[in-house]
Amino acid sequence: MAKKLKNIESNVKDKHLIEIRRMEIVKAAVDLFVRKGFHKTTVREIAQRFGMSVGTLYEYIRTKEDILFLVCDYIHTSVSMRVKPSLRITSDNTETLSRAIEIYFKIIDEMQDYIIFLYQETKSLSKEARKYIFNAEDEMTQIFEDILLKGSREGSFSIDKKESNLIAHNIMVLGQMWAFRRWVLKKNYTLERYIEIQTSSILSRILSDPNASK
Amino acid sequence: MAKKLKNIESNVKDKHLIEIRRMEIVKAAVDLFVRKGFHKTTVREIAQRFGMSVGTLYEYIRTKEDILFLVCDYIHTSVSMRVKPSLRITSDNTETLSRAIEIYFKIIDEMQDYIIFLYQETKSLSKEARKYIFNAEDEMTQIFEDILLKGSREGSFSIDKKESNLIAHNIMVLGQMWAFRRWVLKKNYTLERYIEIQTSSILSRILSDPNASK
DNA sequence: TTATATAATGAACGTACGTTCACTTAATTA
DNA sequence: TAATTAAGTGAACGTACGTTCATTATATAA
Repeated sequence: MAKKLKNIESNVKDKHLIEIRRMEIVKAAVDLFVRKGFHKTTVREIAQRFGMSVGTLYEYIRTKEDILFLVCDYIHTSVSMRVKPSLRITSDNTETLSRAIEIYFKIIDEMQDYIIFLYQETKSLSKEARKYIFNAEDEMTQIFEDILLKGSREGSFSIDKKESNLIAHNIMVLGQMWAFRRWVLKKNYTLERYIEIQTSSILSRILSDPNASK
Repeated sequence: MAKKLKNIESNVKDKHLIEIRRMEIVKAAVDLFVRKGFHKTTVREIAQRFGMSVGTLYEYIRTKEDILFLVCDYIHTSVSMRVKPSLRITSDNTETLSRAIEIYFKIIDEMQDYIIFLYQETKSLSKEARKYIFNAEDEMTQIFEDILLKGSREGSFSIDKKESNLIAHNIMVLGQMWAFRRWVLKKNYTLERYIEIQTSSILSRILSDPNASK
C-alpha cells in the first residue's frame, strides 16, 4: 500500500507532533469542507476550529490545498479502514460477495456527505495528489473484483473474464448512487431494501445460471 | 415543462438581445468552466472570451452565479434536446428501451466533460437554482421509468412496480459512470461494448421469464 | 439637426482571503 | 541561570477578483 506517497513539508521538526496536529487540522477542516465546500471555507475558519492561530496552522502545511489533500486522504482511509476489517472471505463466494456489498453500502450510507465531497472536490487537487486519491478508489474496486474472480475460478459465478472488472465498477457506482441520489431514493426505499434489491440484481447476473444463452 | 422558472434580471430592455447575448455568454463560459472549474474562472476571462467588456457582461446578468446557472441549464437542456427527439416509442418495448439506453449513453460519451462538470459544480448554485437543475435530471429519469412501466403494463417486462423507479435510476447512473470512470473503463471497453454489456445486464433483469409469452 | 433613450466601456472600488514574518512564549541544553 | 532552539502568534501584506459607475458611443425619435 502506497503510504504517504505525497509528503507534505512542515517547519516543525517533531514528527510525532506533526502527526497529531495534522489530525487535528483534518478533524477541524473536514466538517467545514463538507458543509461549505473547499473554496468557501477560509483558512482562518479552519484555524479557529483547530483552536490555534493561522500562523500555527501554516507551520504544519504549506498551502490550503495541502489541507484538502489531507482531508481527501483521510476520508478514503476511513472508508477503507472500515470496510477491510469487516470483510470475510469464506468458501461461500456468494455469501462473501453479498456481505462485502452490504458492508460497503452501509458505510457509504454513514459517510454520505464525505463521499459526495470527494467526488466534488477532488478536482481541486493537483494532478499528482488526484492520482493518489484515484488509486485509493481503485484499490476498493479491486476488492470486489478479487471476490468476483475467486468466485469465478471456483465455479460459483459465471463471469466472462473481461467483465469482472466492469461488474466491480458497477457495484462501486451503485453504492455511491445511494449517496448521490439519497433524497429521491430514501422516499421509496430503506437502506436495507436498497441493498437487498441491488445485491440480488447483481447476483442474478453472475450466478452460474442454469439456462445460459449466448 | 418548467421553462425559465428562474428569471434572471437584466438592465437591458431588448428581450431578444438578452437571449442572444446570454447564449454568447454561455458559450464563452462553458469551456472555461469545464476546463478550469467555476471558482477558478474569473468574470474577466469570460468577458474577454465573450468578446466584450466586463461592464457589458454585467448588463446581462446580476452575479457570477447567474452565469453558472445559465451554463448548468444549458448543459441539461442540450442533453435533453438531444435525447428526446431520438427516442422511438414503438410496440417492441425491449427495442425501445435498448435504443433509449444506447442514445443516452452515447450522448453522455459525447458530453463527458459537461456531465462531470454538472455533478461537481451544481452545489455552488443557490438552493432554488439547484432544485431547478435537479428537476431536469428527474425528468430524464422519468423517461426511462415510463418506458419500463409501459413495458411492464404490456407484459414485456416483469418488474415489481416499486422497482421501476430504481431501475431507471440505475440506468442513469450506469450511463454517468461512463463519464466518471472513463479513464479506467476505456482501457478495457469501447463505448459500444460498454453499452452492449450494460444493456443486456439490465434486460436480463427485467425480461419476463423466457417461457412466458411476450 | 438636436434630444433622448439604450447599450457598451473599463478604470476604479472594496474587500476577502491565502500567506508571511517579526516577535513572543515555552522547552531544552550547557 | 543564561543561552539556544523549537513552537506558537496574529497583525500586516499583497493581490486577485466580483462588482459598480461615471462616461462614451450608438440608435431612435422629434
